[in-house]
Amino acid sequence: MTDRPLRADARRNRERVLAAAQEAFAAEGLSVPLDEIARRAGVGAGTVYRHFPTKEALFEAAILDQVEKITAHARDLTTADDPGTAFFEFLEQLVLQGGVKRDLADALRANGGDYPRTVSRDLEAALATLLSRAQQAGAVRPDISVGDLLTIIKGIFLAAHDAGATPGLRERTFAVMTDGLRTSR
Amino acid sequence: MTDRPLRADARRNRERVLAAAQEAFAAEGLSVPLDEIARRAGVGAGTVYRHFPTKEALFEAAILDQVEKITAHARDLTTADDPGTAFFEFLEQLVLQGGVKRDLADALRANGGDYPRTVSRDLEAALATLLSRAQQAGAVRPDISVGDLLTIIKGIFLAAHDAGATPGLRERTFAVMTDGLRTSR
Amino acid sequence: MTDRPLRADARRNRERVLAAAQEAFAAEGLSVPLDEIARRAGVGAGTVYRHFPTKEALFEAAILDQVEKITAHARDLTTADDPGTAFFEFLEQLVLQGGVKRDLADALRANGGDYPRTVSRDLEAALATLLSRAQQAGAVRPDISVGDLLTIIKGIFLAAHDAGATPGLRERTFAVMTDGLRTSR
Amino acid sequence: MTDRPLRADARRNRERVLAAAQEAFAAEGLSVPLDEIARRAGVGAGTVYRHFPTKEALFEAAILDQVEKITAHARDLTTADDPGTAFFEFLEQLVLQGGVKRDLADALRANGGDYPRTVSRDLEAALATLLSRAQQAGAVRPDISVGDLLTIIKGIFLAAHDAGATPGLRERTFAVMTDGLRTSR
DNA sequence: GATGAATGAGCATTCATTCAT
DNA sequence: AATGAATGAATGCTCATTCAT
Repeated sequence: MTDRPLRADARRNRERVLAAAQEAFAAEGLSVPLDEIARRAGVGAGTVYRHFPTKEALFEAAILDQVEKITAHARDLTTADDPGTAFFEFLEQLVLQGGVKRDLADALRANGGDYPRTVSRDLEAALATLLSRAQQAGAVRPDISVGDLLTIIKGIFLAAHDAGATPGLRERTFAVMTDGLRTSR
Repeated sequence: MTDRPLRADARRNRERVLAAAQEAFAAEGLSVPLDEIARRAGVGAGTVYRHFPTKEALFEAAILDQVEKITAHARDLTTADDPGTAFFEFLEQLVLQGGVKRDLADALRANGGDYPRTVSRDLEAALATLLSRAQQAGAVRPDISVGDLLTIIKGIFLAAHDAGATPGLRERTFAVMTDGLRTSR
Repeated sequence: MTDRPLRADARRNRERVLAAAQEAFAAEGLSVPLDEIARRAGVGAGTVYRHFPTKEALFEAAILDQVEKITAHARDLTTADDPGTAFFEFLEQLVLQGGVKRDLADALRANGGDYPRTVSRDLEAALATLLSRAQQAGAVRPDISVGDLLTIIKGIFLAAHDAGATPGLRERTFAVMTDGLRTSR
Repeated sequence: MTDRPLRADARRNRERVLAAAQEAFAAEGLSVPLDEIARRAGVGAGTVYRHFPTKEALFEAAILDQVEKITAHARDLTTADDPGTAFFEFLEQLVLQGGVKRDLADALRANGGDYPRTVSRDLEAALATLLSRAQQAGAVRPDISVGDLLTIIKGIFLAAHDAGATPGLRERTFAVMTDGLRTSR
């Protein structure tokens, strides 16, 4: 009667693959060989492909969690009383949250042309709202687009990843960015 | 038997390789195949390896020139009358100069490994002077280190390259950065 | 515990697999992945293997039906009044019947290996009768054996499949074959 | 002064690869793994790719020799006095020449849609001339196109390959084909 | 010294077959 | 018995590096 007879195993494996992928992608970005991920997950390469049709798909799935949380947060702040505060709070959350996310950097690459544009659509939309409200409220310089903003964030991720564990670096980098984004007086 | 000026030949080859490498790396970053560089230089792959033990070594060498010029420029500005102006002028030169320098981005990377940390020593020193003078003059926020600054520049390069030919993006990004670097009023 | 008519279920499954295999093989030949057949049949790959030890075995089984029908037809015509007409009518039926039978082509292949030589024994026998009667009646050239004939039919199938949907091609090819088979005058 | 210093080696290898490819393709058609060819040639896979950019290219090259000879022969016969004899002589040469050519069969596949259409262009042209002259001379049935003819030849190759070494089979098959092609009286 | 040919490990992806549930 | 998940060997192709000439 229980209607998940052996799915349990598959789900376990799927999650192991996903976990391995998240870890690997977070640490090294898209360049991790898929076989490596399979090995870390303790499964054959074929198993990875059973769950994810493509390396790209695996990557998107590995990112999805993070992006969804971030997006949800952005949406919440969309209706905040103080658009300026909301905007900067969001950025702080995004940029300073977890560890160094090489994968997020790769995810945001999209613009250039090829990769996981899919994933970030909603996030981009929410961020656009956040940004324009903050601009209308006079809290953020008006000459900046969402694209610009994403590029800047991307840059911070990439650079911060490369810079490794330098203490306080992300915070200071973030401070420069936010100050640069405020309406110049 | 013939006693030709071999050294001259060798030097010429080295320079052709270097030039080809610079061009190729600037356009596409580290990912250019070495064979491609050899072909563009009109030499065999073996010749590249005679002069540079490794693709990495070639890359560092290809960057060196640029970095040296930039460094020289930084040193010149070190004694300028207006430290604030000098500082920002330098940044503008660095960030907005030629096309998208994918190689510089790649060059400023790599601390996880071991890469061009070597290369940029002198540049870093000159930039340190430029920065601290500008800070002492009250033109630049005091909570920023040279490392922070390099990270930020790196980020702009990487992100801008990925963003491709988006018009005005580098300029706006640059504006955010500079405004963020100024002493907050 | 439940004592369901398992055999019936199994038989149903076997037939669904077979039907799916026939359809798939007819359309694309041996190259269809077994998983695809399982999916079309609505069963798991394991089930396919329970009924057929090997992809090859499944293929032979999938062909068997058709071959048996063809064989039956051949046997019927064996006693026809006009052996010449019977022979050519049979060929027409065989070659021009349904769509392009990629599977029949693949079936008639494979002697290099070991394949359906098995399958076609009876067909070959019936066809032999048909042929020799037609030859004795003076309607078909006498220098041709059943093996030759099968090879020629095989060739038409293979070539026609590769040629795709070229209109009229099978008909013209067939015409050449039949004219070539008639007693030369 | 001799201006082929080490080309000798390369040429030798290229030829070994080509020879291995010809043998392998002739025996098994396009399906032979490229690595297998490399192994038979005693070289690494990379070496094969140095000489031929693609498996397809290697295949075309392996066929080229044969096709060129055949084409040359066809062209010669284009101006023969007796178009009918010329046509059938050509077919005989083509179909009965060497051993079983699985590769030629694959080469003629083109129609279906994807493969080495390139190679056979000239052959097709020459054959077209041969055919239409023979048709105008009343030696060959008028309802047949070059495409039909190529399909038929293709079929004979494929079928003959599958039929293996059956003695006289190709000859009899060929006889049926030629008789079927003659103007019916 | 230079050449460019050869190597071979590496990569993403597919698929027949096996096996735990 | 059935399921469908897992396996792992293949496959076409790329590229840093080595080496015979």
